[in-house]
Amino acid sequence: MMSSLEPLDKTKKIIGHGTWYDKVAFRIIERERKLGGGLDVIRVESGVAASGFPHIGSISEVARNYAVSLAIKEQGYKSEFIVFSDNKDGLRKVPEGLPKSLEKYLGYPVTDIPDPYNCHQSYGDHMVHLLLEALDKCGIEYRLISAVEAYGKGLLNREILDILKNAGSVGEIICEETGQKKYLEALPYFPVCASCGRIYTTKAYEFLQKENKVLYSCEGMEVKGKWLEGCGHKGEADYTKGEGKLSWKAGELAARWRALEIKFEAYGKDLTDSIKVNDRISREILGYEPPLHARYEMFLDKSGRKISKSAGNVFTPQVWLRYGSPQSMLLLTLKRFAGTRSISVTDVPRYMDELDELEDIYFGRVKIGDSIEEAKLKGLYKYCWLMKPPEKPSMHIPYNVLTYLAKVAPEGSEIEFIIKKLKDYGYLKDDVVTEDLKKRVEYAFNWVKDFEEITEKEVELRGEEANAIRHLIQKIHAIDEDEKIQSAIFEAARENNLNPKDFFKTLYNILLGSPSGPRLGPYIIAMGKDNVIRALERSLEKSNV
RNA sequence: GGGCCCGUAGCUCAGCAAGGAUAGAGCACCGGGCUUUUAACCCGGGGGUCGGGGGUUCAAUUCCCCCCGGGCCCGCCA
Repeated sequence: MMSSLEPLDKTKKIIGHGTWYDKVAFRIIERERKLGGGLDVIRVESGVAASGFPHIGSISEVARNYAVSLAIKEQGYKSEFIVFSDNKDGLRKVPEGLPKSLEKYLGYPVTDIPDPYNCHQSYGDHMVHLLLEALDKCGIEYRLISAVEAYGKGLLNREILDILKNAGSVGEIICEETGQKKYLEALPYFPVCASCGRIYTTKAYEFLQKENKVLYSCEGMEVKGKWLEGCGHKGEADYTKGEGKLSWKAGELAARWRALEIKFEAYGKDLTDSIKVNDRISREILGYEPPLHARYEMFLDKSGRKISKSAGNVFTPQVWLRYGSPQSMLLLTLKRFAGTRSISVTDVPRYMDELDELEDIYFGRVKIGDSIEEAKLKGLYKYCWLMKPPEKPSMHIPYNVLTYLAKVAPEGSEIEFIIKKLKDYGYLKDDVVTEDLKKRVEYAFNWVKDFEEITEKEVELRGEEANAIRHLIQKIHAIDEDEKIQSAIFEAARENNLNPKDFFKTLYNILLGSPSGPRLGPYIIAMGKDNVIRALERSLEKSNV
């Protein structure tokens, strides 16, 4: 899990709110105290990619780092949370779901590529804003720094200088840590080619310190197994003007850490090598003690079901927020830090319900025996609300109840039907529809629409069943009261020697495509008698009995 | 080649990071209740060598080591 952290003292004192985040914050503060570093503002950073669709793992990284920043504040220190957008990176692969025509932009900085959706300034902007939109919905507060801006304004100038001056040592560190020999000859800097505009096709070979310049030639590079041919241009890039960027692995992270005085950054295990290298560069080249880290495992896609019809949608925050609340998504990301978890959109209901359980614990409706455990769960709840928990508990309705109701709600009077049922079930006392309830119903409808829409099922009818249905149709024509229709179903069954239970099952299958459903009498009225009769007649025709 | 994660009820998992009492939940299953049967809800029930083996300890699902099984990440891409 976290190799860099030694066990804390063994006392049973609860730190902060008892969560993992509180403990990390505690360690950061202790560490800074020992290092004699400035404790006035403790900065936490998250880097976010701009070259593809942000997925659930992207927001997870940000949320976890942010939680640590919050935890620092909870312990009485100032903390600033920085989101660093890697929008000067080049495009290395056209993401699934985007037009192949984008291939002509491979190797270009993502901010120099037009937005395929035409709604943002660039491809990179589009991707970053998808993530920022999700962060905003969750209420995560951050200071955004874009790479393009940072390089343009010279924010990293001193660090770039130090790294280029010591390029040889940087190359050796990389070779020692990863076996990668590339930077033993190339400078750890990618100039943007002044001729073709690409960033990944250039090779920087000489540093002219006095002129702040890096000489390069656009000779091409292998990217994701494909050779990107360079344009052959030879030029010079002024690093103080943002005419290129540091190589990510070869010191850009370290440069950011020192320039921004970052004290903590959690990262996914795919970046293990890069962090190792950058830690050394930070310490050995830049003379800056690198931030404390925590490594987390990745989320895996179960991807059993179609998530969305719209192309290119992997499991994104937007998808989650269609079916679940921001807090439920934060619960997913904050609940556990370690351990690979395979998740899919089908987990949303579970997290929605779990959040309700946590809320019960937080408000003392449910008692937990162990005080440490209780503190931890209450703490987790607070972090899910980013330390701004509601004053009163919300209405708790199991997710599957709502999706069930949404599924069978008769067209045209959905809300009325759901409200009435919730009252019957005892969840609702009056007709007041709170904002929270409205959202929950909306999630449920989205869920049903995408995954469980009712489809009339073809049901193979036996002779008696067909007769019973014919009888029932006649009866329904003549009756308008729900309870009488309910009785009529029993009569129709018995008159044809059918077990009512089985007959109900058959009817549910015909009308809803599932073997069970709401009390039929009232439901038939709600659906509209004529609709039901037509559905029953269709089933007779298809069965040919 | 290097590193990491997981293995707990039929299924999906929680608990393990600061070791502590008969190891939990949901779903599924069985029985009962809600006097016309569904859904929902309530009550009760069965079900486990906590992957295996060793070690530390008064005490291990929890900590350490080894093994087996499943999976992931990295390998001159950032």
